[in-house]
Amino acid sequence: MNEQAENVLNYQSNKYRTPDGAPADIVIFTITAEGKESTKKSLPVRELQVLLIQRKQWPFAGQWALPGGFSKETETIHESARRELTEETGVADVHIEYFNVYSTPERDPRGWIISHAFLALVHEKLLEKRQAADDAADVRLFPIGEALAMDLAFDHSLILRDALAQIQRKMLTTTIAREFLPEEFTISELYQVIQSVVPTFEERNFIRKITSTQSRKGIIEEVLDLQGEGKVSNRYSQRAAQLYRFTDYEPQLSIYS
Amino acid sequence: MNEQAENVLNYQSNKYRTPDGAPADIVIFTITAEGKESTKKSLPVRELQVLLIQRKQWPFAGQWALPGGFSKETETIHESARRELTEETGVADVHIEYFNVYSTPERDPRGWIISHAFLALVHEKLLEKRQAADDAADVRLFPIGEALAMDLAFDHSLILRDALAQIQRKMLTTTIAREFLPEEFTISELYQVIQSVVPTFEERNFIRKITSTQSRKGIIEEVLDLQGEGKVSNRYSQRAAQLYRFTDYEPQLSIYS
DNA sequence: AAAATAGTGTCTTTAAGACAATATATT
DNA sequence: AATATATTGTCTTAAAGACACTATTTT
Repeated sequence: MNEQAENVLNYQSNKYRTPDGAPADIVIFTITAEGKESTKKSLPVRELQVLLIQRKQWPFAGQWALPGGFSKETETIHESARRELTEETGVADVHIEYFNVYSTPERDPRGWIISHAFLALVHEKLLEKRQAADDAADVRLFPIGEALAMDLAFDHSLILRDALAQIQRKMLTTTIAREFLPEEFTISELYQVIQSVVPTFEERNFIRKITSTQSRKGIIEEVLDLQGEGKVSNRYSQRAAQLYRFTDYEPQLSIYS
Repeated sequence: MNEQAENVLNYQSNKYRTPDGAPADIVIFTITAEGKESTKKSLPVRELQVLLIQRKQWPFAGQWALPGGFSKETETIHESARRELTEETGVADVHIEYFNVYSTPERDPRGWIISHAFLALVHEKLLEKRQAADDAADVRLFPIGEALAMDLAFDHSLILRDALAQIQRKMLTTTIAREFLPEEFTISELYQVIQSVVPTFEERNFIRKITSTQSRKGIIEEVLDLQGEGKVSNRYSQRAAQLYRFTDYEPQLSIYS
């Protein structure tokens, strides 16, 4: 027996109780956009939605819950979360980030189970196929307000509240809005995305601020066409609007400067 | 046997491998202040320090590591972290926050061990007694630069780098500077604390900005004496400086407004 | 007086904030 | 022409940024 194996055995012989599992649970957000009427060109109604699944087994059979699953000893928790996300939605290469751990002793009747919560931002289009394919009624998007009012399995209502606070904070302090937008978008679209996540957000001179303030210049840039003229879109509007794209610049915020 | 016990047994019979432990590791930061010479009044040199312990046992015996320990099934990870902090430093009621999970399969030779990393901010004064009491050379404060250059046990060098990035971000976006300052402090002290955590921070008109800009007004306020006059201190300076204290106000940052 | 730290005056440029007005396309 | 969305003009006030200058106390 080599030294390490011996050490491990010595160590394990006087071991305490160990956890019964370390799952990753994922709050999958998307923003749906629906035109008011198909005949008129007008701004769509955007709404923040969250994906929930209906449990089939004990515990909490029949109740809605966040998607998730136990991590394996051969992967990191982060890899586990990505795997679950792909299994559940069929999408990969989307924004996913870890945000908190939940370990209250009585949170899971199956035992001592420490849950690691992630949030994922998925573009509506990527979920469309999936939604159509298995419309089995046990996986559904819920408007965030509705989901918050539901009695979810485990401590998932708490996790959902925390996830919403996190995405709201990040929506205002980082450029994650890009995850919900096409590559090229109008200022109105950006404004709507922000508002659908942070309903209290209001900025009268929004277009001014984001396009003509030196300190913010650089977050987004105008898209030009082949002639070097501003490229515009009239998908939602009568008067065509200038298209923008996000740059690589991430502003650094500070309360002291 | 009741229904739940039966369910748990059914569930456990076809269980996968479970983790061998879910410890909390704590990056304990403090800022030391030393006067240049004891004879002259002058601004002290402030330096960000981190507390490390020297391991006595396998694995990584003899190497320096972050303090920490396994969590129990009767407590949350957060409670476990607080318990460890008190055991290690003798202090309670300080700022401690969770910031990340570390779960790379080979990170711990003892098995499948998922570590939860916290960072704590402790005022120098609270650590003084402790440092004097057990100066056993197996618990020490290291300047952050020195600690970063060391080869720490496990993946603790990575955890330390992440903790530093987190505390630097928070130093500029929240009022955690208060954790390193006395209740009443001068503008210079605040400036020094910020600079000791974020060395690149520089703001020529710092006093102007923080005291006479409407949008930042409210973060700190002048301390008044019994006569309603500004209370001043000359502990570090020739000319006495106005004392300030933090208010309850936490500014909300946004890249869009 | 020299040194060391604290704080103010002043000026220029930029940004915030409010809202009226104009522009461009659709119905 | 009415409507709907996009964008600019204009004005006032606040803040940023630079840097020389003054103030207070110790040595």
